[in-house]
Amino acid sequence: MKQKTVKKLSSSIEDYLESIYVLNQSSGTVRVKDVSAKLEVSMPSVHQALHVMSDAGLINHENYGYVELTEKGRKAGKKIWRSHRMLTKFFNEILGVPLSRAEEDACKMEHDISSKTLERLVSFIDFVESYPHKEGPDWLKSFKYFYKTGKRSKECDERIKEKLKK
Amino acid sequence: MKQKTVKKLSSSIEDYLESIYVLNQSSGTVRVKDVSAKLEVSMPSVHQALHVMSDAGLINHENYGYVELTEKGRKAGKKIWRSHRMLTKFFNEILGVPLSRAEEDACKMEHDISSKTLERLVSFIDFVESYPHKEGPDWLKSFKYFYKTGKRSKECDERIKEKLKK
DNA sequence: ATAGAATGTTAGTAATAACTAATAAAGTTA
DNA sequence: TAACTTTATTAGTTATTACTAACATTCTAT
Repeated sequence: MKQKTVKKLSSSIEDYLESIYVLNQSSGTVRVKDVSAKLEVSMPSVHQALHVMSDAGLINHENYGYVELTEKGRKAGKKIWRSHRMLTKFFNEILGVPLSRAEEDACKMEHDISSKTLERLVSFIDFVESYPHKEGPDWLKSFKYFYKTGKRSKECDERIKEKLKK
Repeated sequence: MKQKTVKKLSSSIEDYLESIYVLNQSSGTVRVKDVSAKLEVSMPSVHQALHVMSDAGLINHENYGYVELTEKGRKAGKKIWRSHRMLTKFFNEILGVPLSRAEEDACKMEHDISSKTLERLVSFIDFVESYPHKEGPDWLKSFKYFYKTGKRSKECDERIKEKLKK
């Protein structure tokens, strides 16, 4: 019975896979130096990782050729990339963290968030976005005020009072 | 000029430090086997890590004695523990992730979240908790409904309609 | 077509962080 | 206190993942 399908990928292998996936989406073909440049690691490091990924059935790669994702590799890469995007979105658009910082954090945390937690987060983002104004619901604005000042906004307090009346 | 103060700690060293901090808070004294049991690693692994932490000025440890945190170590441990608690709280109480899963995720992600992002998250949690009912604001209940059904609750839709009228 | 540049691979090294097996010290109890 | 148990340390191994230096291949432009 083949077990390799189940084996968990290391963070660094996930990083390589994600990069290959993203590069493949944007430019079609992927070469060692592209991955090297994207992840800011040496080409030998990429080469070594390609070997591991190849053994795991995530990519196909012949010496001096392009890096090609297998179906399995594409799915895995896509999943990691989704975690990355969703975490970034949450940090940036909801918490108000500057984009570059949001990306940095997401880039590390994407490897550790479980599927269940990610789906909850995605649902939360959907919930916020399902409001008709693109600025999001009132409470999100209230939160941003709260963050800046440490106090609840007047609107926020009014909503609380109304709630208490009922 | 001493640089060692600035040097970033690895995830595993952070884990050891956090465990020592927590064990110290709960039972006062900390021994190698306690850390070993808590992190489920061998005692030699703990021993090795203690050496690294000792060199970094985070703990004091003499052979066969207790592990003692330095002031620097205590501060660092406390900070990681705070990240852990806040992430757990967010996942569990706001997103509704079951506690054990929330803990697991937090335990890995705690090492990667930046201070800035953490402070935003803490502020967000404070914001939610600053509502007078401990179930949190209406929108949080709406979110939980949304998560279960994929639809906005009636209350939620009403709030949106009211907003649009204005 | 070939020289030189760009890209890729191989080989060997280093740091981190886990492990087991063997040994040593400390503690407990008959 | 001597035997035994528990706890701790040392030594040596392994896997991962990065690196540099040296070499090989492929591409490009004259």
